Amino acid sequence: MAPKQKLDDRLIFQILSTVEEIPKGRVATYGQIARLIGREKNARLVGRVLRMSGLYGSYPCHRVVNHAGRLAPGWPQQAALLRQEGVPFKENGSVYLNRCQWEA
DNA sequence: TCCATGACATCAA
DNA sequence: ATTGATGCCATGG
Repeated sequence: MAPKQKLDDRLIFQILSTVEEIPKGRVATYGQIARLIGREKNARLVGRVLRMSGLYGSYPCHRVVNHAGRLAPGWPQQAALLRQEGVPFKENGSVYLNRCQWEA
């Protein structure tokens, strides 16, 4: 039947499934996830989906940061969650991607 | 329909 | 390393 998919439902499923596989103590970037689901250019959509991820269930969305290791704005709790998992932080509040980035 | 915004990424200077 | 410009896609006014 028609490939007239809703775009999101499938995207959401793929994104959340991927995020769910990020091991504890590691982090992934939006671009990395976008690439894993075959949409390298759609990194922003990953963020849009993660923002509502709470409405779909409990996912480790705190393990997703941007390519600079910077955390989500308006969500100071994220840092605490990551520290709790042993993720190394810089003084400026970013994480050391080179030390804790998830290798798919 | 057009324009502005956004939990982003990549490149040039 | 930092800043500014550009690309991408979906959403909201």
